[in-house]
Amino acid sequence: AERSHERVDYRLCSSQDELRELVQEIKKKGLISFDTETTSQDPLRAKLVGLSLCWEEKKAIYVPVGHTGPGASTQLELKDLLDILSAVLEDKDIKKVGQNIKYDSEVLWNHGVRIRGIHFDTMIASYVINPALRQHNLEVLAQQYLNHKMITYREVTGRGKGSINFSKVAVEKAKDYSCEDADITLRLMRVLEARLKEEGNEALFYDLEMRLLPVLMDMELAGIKIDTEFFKRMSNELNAQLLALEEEIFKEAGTEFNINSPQQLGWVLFEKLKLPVQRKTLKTRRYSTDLRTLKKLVSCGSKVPQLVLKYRSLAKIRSTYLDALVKLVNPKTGRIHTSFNQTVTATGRLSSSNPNLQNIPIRTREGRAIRKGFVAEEGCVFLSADYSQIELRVFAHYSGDKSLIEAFERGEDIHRRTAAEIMGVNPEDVTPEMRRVAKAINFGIIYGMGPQKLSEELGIDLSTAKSYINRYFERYEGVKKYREKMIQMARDKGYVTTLFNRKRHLPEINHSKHVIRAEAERMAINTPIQGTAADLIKKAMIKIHETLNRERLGAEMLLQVHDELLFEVCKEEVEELKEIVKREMEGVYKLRVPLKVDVGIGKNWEEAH
DNA sequence: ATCGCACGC
DNA sequence: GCGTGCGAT
Repeated sequence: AERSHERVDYRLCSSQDELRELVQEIKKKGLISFDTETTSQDPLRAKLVGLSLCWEEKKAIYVPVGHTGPGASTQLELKDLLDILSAVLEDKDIKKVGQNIKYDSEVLWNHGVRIRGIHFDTMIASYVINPALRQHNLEVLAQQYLNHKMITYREVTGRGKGSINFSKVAVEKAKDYSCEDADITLRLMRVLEARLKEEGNEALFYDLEMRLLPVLMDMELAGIKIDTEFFKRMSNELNAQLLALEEEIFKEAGTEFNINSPQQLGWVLFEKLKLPVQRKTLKTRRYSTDLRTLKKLVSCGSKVPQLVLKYRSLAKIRSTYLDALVKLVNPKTGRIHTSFNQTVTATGRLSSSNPNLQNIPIRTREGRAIRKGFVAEEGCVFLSADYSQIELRVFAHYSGDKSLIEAFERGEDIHRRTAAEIMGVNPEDVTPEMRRVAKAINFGIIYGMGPQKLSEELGIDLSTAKSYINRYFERYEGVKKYREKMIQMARDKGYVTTLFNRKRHLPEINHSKHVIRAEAERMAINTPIQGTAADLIKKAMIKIHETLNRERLGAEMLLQVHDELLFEVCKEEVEELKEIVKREMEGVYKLRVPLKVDVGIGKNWEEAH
């Protein structure tokens, strides 16, 4: 669309009296959208530059307070802005609308303002309506829902090297930009609330996602303490090991090269050392050097593959988890504050970034040691609570499979039972290897995996994988029905849903190309399971957060890792917290199988898990 | 900016 | 199946 020339009333506010008058008008309205302009993307480091408010469509006001460029001479003082507007911002009866309002609320929290009455986040509404959309930013939403072309952030600040901080943007320009943001947000709300109703997603939006938002905000603000010295020590130790490994690899390879470069490593392994080529990479058709490839090469005579595997795992730990985490300690709080993103995944899960605290290693000894560096405050401990096999339980619920349900009701070891069923032995006679295979199959079923993937995953031949899957379908008759039912639903309606009616559209379910169609089918199988598990833990988080506030407990929820919640709690409150968390998580929703939660307690994350 | 790789659930 | 981040190119 053309940039519209519609008449709008966007004004600058530079006097306290004007602002006070506005507060009176807003109080009569009972609903506003607002937007903050700041110095940083990181809400905990951001300083307020200005704030825009919109109380009716096409009418907005911008209050500059932190500009240093043109027009900065007539600004209000930050303190005056906050003093006057607190009456509105902290009033729970005045509904707040925003685009990614968690960000603005955290910025204001850091400036001493406690936002109350958070009502509608347009970004989250867009996500609930269509989680597959890659971006839910205002520009995209304005274009899609209002056919309106906005002034972009880049147009105001410039891009790349020449870009300027928002505090240097001319006040007049900032006004046009910021007022439009607040105005469009309010207009979008009207459109999106209607869409939510049409889609039958009001409960998911208001009762789940919008109520989760303040929980996530508290978690992000709380942060988590790390033992910086521990991380630095471990990094130095790894450095020494890596140097030694590097030397050994060069000696064995007979040449020096960059081990971190897959390209150079491929050349050394397959051209210099003439090791047998396993496979090529997907896009660039180079030699693959990933974990699976290197594992196969271990028995080929050269020591290099084994050494590179070791090198890779240690280098990963150092770069991603030790050095990076230390850099992200907030100087003011001394803690690490992740962002929990509520509008990223296609299935309804959260994601975590800056840093990602949902992929801290656990499987190997060296990796797991990193968790010892996440520590509770003096006098406190961590309490970790994780759902046992939540996705398999959700799957048992959905499929209604008698055998699976029975296994969970009896509290059996599900992978052992699966092994016994598909390999035709007594449960007592299941070997660890048989259990490992069964576990992979159980996961494979959840992912909608076919025999090809399963054979690769387990390193067995295709026919064996096929026979396992067939046996599985014979033994668990609900499983096959479930798969067919979800694929059929996707074909009929164009989408699949979770227990709480979260939708995922799968337009490619009828695609003429088999590979693409098959991928959509796997999504149809996996999404209701993964998404329902996500819905359940989100609901539990809301309930726990409420209970902790109601009971005036000091315990704090710090992290969510898909099926696990991590809390920090003073020693006196541990037992009470444990009861609450277990009760709320296990009782969050009545499925056809019981939900089970395991709780661990310790001074650090490794101990608690 | 994109790719390959590796970490989590 | 679903993510994020690092280092190389």
